[in-house]
Amino acid sequence: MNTGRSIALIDVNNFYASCERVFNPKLAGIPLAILSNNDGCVIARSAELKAMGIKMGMPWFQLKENAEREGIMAMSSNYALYQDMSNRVMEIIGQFAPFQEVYSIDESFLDLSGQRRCHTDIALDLRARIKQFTGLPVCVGMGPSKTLAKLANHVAKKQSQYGGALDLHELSPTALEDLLSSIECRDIWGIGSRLAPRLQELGISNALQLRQADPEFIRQQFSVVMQKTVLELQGQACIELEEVAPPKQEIISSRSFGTRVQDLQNLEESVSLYMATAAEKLRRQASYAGALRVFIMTSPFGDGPKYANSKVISLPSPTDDTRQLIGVALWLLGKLYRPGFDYLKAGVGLLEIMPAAGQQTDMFGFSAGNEKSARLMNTLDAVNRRMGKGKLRLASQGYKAPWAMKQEHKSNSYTTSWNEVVVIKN
DNA sequence: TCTGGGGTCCTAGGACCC
DNA sequence: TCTGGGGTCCTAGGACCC
Repeated sequence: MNTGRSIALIDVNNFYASCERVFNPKLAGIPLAILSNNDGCVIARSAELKAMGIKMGMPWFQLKENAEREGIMAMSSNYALYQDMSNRVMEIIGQFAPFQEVYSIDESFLDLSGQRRCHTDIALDLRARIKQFTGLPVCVGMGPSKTLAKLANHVAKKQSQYGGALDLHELSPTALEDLLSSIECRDIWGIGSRLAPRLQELGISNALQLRQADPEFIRQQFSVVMQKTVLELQGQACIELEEVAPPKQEIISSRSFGTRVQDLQNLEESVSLYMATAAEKLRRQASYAGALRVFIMTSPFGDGPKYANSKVISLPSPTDDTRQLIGVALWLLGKLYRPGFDYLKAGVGLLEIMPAAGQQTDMFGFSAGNEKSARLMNTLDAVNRRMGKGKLRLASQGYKAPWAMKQEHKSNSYTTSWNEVVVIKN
């Protein structure tokens, strides 16, 4: 047994909701919603809330009215807490096998190929250890490809008889076919709400039917992406594990405003702040950007006048200097701005990202200015790491930020801030 | 009154060149 | 009147993911 490729997908159940519960036992057993920035809509749900039929992305204001009567609680999202809990979980998972891909904040692939112990036993150990050290519940799915591991994980989460861990290798061929025929296409990794109906038109409505489809035909009808999905369902691993996260090709920073913004000055402040955030991320991965994008938009909802626009511009030479990036972004914003609209959101993106080492600058770029800039940016980042995000900033970022987002139900940063750490008293 | 944010990959079609 | 064919590069848009 245990020959050939075996990939596990470990996924924390209801991750954000589970994190909140670890630190606040009063939240146990009740329908709990985690809200997006600005407390806009529901981005994570406890099992109880899912059972009530509340959908992902539902606007909170629609839910709020009856929340109290139905016993629904809501929390603003607390990314510092979730990221820290995620780091702990990922570290434990990495102890179980040498090849791990951290796929998202709450999911990790792990290569179990060649491990002699029964893989289901390994998975059950993993669950127990994560529960013991972090308090978080996880499920594990295993199969010969990433797509099948995802699918097994989905089943392990829905069907309690597997005890939170399912290895597709252990199913008989007929049992596997039964299982696959019970999975709708929409629930397969890589198939979303647009493609599922198109598959349906071709008479393909479940995972078994898609697995039996001709990969070449699927490629013609759709694309190489879905062709890979078919092959992966057949047990052929086409999507490799990526141990080291590749550097980002694009870095985006954007936010909806807490209140609508009309004037250019407030837009300038917000764009400056988002660009400062993006530039810091850029430097953290030791890269330069060759181009940038700025966008602004009004709300797409309601009857008010609508305007949305974005512009990209190439930089004269690649840079990671916040001052330069903000300067260009504000110039671009000036081109985009139209008075007379209630703006909802602005954002920036850094594009054409390349490694900082060995970059050519423009013909004037090799002067002492570059080194000075690097020193200044290092200092800026160091101060902000030590004293807190945004303590040191450019004047264009403003001070009052009347447009800043709302977060009315935020939990403490229990694990990352000494002021908010949990103290147990007798 | 109130509707998230941050990513990736693929394809079609236009511009342009010879 | 007749109005090729092939290649490359870029961009916008569509689709997906969490």
